[in-house]
Amino acid sequence: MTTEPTIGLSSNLGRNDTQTFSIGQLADEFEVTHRTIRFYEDEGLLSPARRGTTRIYSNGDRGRLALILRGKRLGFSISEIREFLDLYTVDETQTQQMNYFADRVNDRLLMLDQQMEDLKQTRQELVQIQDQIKAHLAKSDRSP
Amino acid sequence: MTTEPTIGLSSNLGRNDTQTFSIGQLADEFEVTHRTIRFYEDEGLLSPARRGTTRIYSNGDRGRLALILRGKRLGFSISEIREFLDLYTVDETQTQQMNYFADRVNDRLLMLDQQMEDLKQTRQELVQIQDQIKAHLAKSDRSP
DNA sequence: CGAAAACTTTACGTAAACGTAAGGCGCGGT
DNA sequence: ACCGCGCCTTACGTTTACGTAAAGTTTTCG
Repeated sequence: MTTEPTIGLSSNLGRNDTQTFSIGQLADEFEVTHRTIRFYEDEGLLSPARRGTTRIYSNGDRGRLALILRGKRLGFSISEIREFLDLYTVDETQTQQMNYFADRVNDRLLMLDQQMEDLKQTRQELVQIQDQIKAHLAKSDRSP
Repeated sequence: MTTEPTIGLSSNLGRNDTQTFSIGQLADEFEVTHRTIRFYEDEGLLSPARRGTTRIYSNGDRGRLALILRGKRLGFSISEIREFLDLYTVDETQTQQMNYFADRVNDRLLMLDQQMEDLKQTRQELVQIQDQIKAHLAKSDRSP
């Protein structure tokens, strides 16, 4: 049982689970449009099998799509996600590429920390504004 | 001395602090291009004074630019930022509209809190990914 | 069997946020 | 007088991530 070592979610990406899906099923499940899924294929993020011209998505394809969408939620661009998927897919012993991956994640974390800072400050300012409004309303309440 | 009542940050946004800036100075300070600053003006986010055709930015303008860029870092669109700036800018002489204003600020705060939550979760996921990468790298370090 | 549903390709459209010339003006220094 | 620098406007170009027809084929259901 050569359970290939993989990173995180990729563990169920290469496996064949006999289950297949249509584009519509995946679109429904993940709440995206057909167009979106085909777009990811155009971009080389997915390459489902075909029966005639119709796309047949394997369980692995479904997993890839899940990863793509998660990448999006995490704020990565399509081309970044493409590179990540390549890292997941291409043999994972390429330490050199792994470092690149780590760097991108790190970049993203720095950005998120910056965003957190900004949010805190903005929040504080808005609360102050709110207080001033309350004060103002209270004042003009007493003297109509 | 009719110090017009203003709200929150606008107190130092409308004030004249005698200090002025050229577009290049602001571009340098905030590390954006001239084009970017002019773009914000086209979008109605800034309206600096002019000497002839040359733009003269006041201290208030500088503050607005800072707010704009923070909004961007927070992932708001230009039009959202425009609304946001309006919140800072509006003068509070119409008590009637104040309630609406308060509601808007409140909306914004709720959104910010939601965004905070999302960021925290995203951050956590990324840190986990990072840990897995580190572990992976450490392992392949010991067995070259 | 025939209509509707689900799939396909091709391809132009769009919104956001600037980038990037191209061409011109005014000013301080040499 | 001339150079370069910083500023100006106008305006077309670019990228991202799809949206949106249009028009055809294939599958499925009553």
